[in-house]
Amino acid sequence: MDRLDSMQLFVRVAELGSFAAVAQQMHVARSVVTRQVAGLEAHLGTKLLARSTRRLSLTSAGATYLEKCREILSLVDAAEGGLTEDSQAPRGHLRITLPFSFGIRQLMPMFGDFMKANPEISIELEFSDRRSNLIEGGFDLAIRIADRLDPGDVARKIGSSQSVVVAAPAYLKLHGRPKHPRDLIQHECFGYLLAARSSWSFVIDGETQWFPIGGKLDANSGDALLAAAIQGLGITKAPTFIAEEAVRERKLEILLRKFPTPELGIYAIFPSNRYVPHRVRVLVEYLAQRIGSQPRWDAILKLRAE
Amino acid sequence: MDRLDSMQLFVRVAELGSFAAVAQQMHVARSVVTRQVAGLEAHLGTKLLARSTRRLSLTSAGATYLEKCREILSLVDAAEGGLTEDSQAPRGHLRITLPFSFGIRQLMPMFGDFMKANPEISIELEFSDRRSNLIEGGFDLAIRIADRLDPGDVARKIGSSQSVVVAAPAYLKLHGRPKHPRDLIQHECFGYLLAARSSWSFVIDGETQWFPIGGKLDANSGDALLAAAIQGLGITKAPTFIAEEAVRERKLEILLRKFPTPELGIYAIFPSNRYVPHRVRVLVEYLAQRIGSQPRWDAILKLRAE
DNA sequence: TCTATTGTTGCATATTTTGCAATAATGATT
DNA sequence: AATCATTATTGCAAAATATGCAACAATAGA
Repeated sequence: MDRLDSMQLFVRVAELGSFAAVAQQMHVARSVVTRQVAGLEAHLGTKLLARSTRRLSLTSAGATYLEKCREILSLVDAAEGGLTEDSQAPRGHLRITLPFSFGIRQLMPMFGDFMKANPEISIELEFSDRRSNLIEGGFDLAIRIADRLDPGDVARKIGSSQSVVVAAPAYLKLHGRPKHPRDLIQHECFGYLLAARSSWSFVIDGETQWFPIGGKLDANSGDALLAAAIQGLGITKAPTFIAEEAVRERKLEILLRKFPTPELGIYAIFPSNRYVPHRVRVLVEYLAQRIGSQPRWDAILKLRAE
Repeated sequence: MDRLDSMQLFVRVAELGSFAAVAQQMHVARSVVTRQVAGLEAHLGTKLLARSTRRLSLTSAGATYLEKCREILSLVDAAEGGLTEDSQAPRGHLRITLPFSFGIRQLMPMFGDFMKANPEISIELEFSDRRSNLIEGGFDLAIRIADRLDPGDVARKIGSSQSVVVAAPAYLKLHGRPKHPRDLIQHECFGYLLAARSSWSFVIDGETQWFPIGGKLDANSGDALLAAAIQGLGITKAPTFIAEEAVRERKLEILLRKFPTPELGIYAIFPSNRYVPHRVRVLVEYLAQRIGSQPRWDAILKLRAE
C-alpha cells in the first residue's frame, strides 16, 4: 500500500464525504478506496472515519490526521515540483475544468499543440459552464470567462474577449436595426441563462449601464443562442470568440458598434489549497502567450461592414 | 512503489553513501534499494545520485530533495505517532543499540517482559560497546552507560549504577587487601579498554581524583575482566550491575568501601533528527520505571562483609 | 594485474493490488 | 410502512508489482 496515495484518497474522502465520489473522480473502483483507507487505519491502529453506509464523519483522530495529511501532501507536491522547476520538460497529468464554447472552439487547438510539444503530459478535460469547486472537483486548473473574479480565487488572467451584439441580415431586414441599447426592449433578444438574462450591459461614458431586453428564448449555451441568431430568430450578445466565425462569414452582423460592452476576462484559476505544479504553470503560460494581448477573436470588431 | 519507503531508502543511501550498506541495514536485497531509488528518479524525472560504482554523490536536485524528504518523513512520523499518542497500545518496530554486559544481564529480562506486555512490538537489538552513530546506524534508540553525556545528545536518564572495586578471596589471600586507592599501583588491576585504562577514579572529599593502577590485563569487555577477577587473577573495577551476582555469591569481595567512585548514568539516547515515536517513549519509560531510582544492583554495596 | 566489492539487470517466484460482482446496510421516497 | 436506490464492504480471480537470487560490469585498492 502506498501510504501517500492512501493519504491522498483519505483526504479526498474527507473532503467529499463519500467513498464512491472519490472512486469516480480518481478513476478507480470503490473497493480500492475502501481498502486504501482501511489499510491506513490498520497501519495507524485507529479508525479515521466513522462510516454509516450513508454518511461519513471524521473521528477525532481522523480530523487530526487529515490536517497532517494535507500538510504532508502539499509538502510532497512542493518537493517534487521544486526539483524539475525550470528547464525540465513538464510531465504528469492535468485535470482541467473549462467552459464548453470557449474550450471547444478556441482552447482545443491549443491543447493539441501543447500536447504535441510535451509528450509526457496527459490531459483530462471536464467541460462545464458551471463554476465547479476546484478543490472538491479535484482539478488542477479551471479556465473561466468572467467580467470579474470571484473573491478568494487564485487566478492568472490569460486573455480577454470583447462582446458583440449580433443578428442575421434576414432578421434585420424584417425587424430593423437597433440604433441604441434602449431599442433592445423592442427586439427578440436571447438571454444567457447563466448570466443576468433580462438585460444586457454596455459601457457608456465609462460607466456600465444595464438595458432591458425583449425576447422569448433563453438557453445556457452561447453556441445554441448563436445558432438561433444565425437562423434569423433574433439578436444575441456573444463574446467575440463565439461570434467570430459567423461574423467573418457574414452570417451575422455586428450591431451597436458605438456601444462597447464590458470586457470579459479569461482566467486560469488554481486550487488555493496546494502548490501549483510545474506542468500547470507551463500550460497556463503557454495559453496566455497563445491568446496574446490582442486576441484574434477581437479582430472582428475592426471588420468594415459592407 | 511506495514513495515514502523510497524516500526513506533514498535518505539512508544519501546518509550512508552506499546502497549495499542500506540494504544490509534494512534487511532487503541490494537490488531493492537500487530499484527503489531508480523508481524515485523516474518518478521525478531527475537523477538524484551520481553513482560511480565505488562512490556516491548527491546531484544538486538530490541535495534539494534530500532535505525535503527529511522534512516530509519526520512529519509523517509525527503524524502517525501523534494519533495513537496516549491510551493506544504501542506498536511497530524498534531498532536499538545497547552495550553487551548491561544489555544481556539486565536489559534482556526487561525487554522480554515488555514484549509480553506489548505483543504488537518487535525489537531488533544490536549489541555494541562502541558509541555508534544513531542516525547513521538507523537506530530508534541507544542505551548507554557513561559518567557524563556527550554534548549534543538528546537523552533521558533511565537509571544509574555505582562501581565497585572487587577481587576474589583467593587473590586477596595471596596479595593482601588494598586499604587506599593509592595502593592500587602495587596490585594486578585490569584496565577497561574503552575507558582510561591506566588509572581509576574515586570521589574523595567531593572531588574526583585519579589514581594510577598496576596490571597486565586489558580488555574491552567488562564481563571478561570480571571472569578474570573471579579466577583470582587480580582486581577489577566494575559497575555494580556487572559485579552484582559474583558479589552475592561471595565469589568476589568489595574493596575500598570507604572510597566511592563516580556514579555512572544509564541513558536512553534518541536520534536528534527525528520525532520520537510513541513506542520508543513507552519503552524508555518502562525501562526507567523498572530500573528505579535505587537500582537493585547497587544493593550489593550494603551487604555486610563476612 | 588481480581482487574484492559495488551498483545494476534478467528472471522466476511471491506478494499485492485491482476490478467486478455479490452482499448488507441505510436514508429517502412513495 | 414499504420500497427503492445508493452506499460501503468483502470474496474471488486476474493482473500488476515487488522481491531475492544470481550473473554481470565497473571500479578502487593491493
